Amino acid sequence: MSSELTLTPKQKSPNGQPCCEPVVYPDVDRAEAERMAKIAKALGDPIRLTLVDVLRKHAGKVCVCELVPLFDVSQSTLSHHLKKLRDAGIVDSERQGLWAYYYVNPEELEELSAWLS
Amino acid sequence: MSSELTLTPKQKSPNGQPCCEPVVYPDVDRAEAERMAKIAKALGDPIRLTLVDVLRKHAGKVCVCELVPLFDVSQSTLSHHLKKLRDAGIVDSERQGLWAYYYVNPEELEELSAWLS
DNA sequence: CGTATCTATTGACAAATGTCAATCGAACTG
DNA sequence: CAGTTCGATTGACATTTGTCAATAGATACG
Repeated sequence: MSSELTLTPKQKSPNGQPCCEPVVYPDVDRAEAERMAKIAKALGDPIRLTLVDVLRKHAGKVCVCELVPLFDVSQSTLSHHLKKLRDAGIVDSERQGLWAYYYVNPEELEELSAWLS
Repeated sequence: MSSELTLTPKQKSPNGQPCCEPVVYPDVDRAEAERMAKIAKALGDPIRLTLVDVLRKHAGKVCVCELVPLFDVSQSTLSHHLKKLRDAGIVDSERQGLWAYYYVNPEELEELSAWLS
């Protein structure tokens, strides 16, 4: 039907060419888009994306003290990035004595991953 | 080997507990992380994510005049979002007379999608 | 030519972001 | 108790972001 071809405007414009009642609509609703954009935004920094990569590949809980030396930023900056990932629901953490351990919450990435494929 | 279990620090710290030579490393290198973060960042806004959704689902080229009425923002704001998607390489556009037509460049989304699954 | 239409660009501005140094709080050591 | 260590928080600052109104550029019409 409309697939595979250029979608041309449908209403007439003064120059005689057709324009402009939309015939195309999003499949995602506003709430879905906001949830997924939030996840994508959290992944939208190289440090945070790499953090998630490390945590995902390891499949266990990783001590913050292992993460800090992997990056050229201060400890407070890394803590800030970890907080952003927590706020987005992508990772969770738990405290054990002095140490904090982080791990991926796979469900949050799932929705974006599904949409993307 | 190390999978499935909490990764505990390896060096001794003064309190007798082990800490802190990293045993865990990213699988993605810096350049990869930066490319993917750039894509993710571009998707990190509900309007842009919805734009990509519309363009992907339609599988053809869509006139900007179809896109503008789908959102509650001004034409210049939408144009700005489209430019961000272009700059990230996620979409491309071509001009035909007065109209501009946008379409998804699937390759850019592919890398992020692959990493995510 | 002059006018209308579509899209991109510019300028402005408040809000959010990424970063660091400094500090704080909790928990452990001796 | 006093001192140390890990990680989070705070405050500061420059940069980026999302938004709009206004304008510019290109193209088409008459």
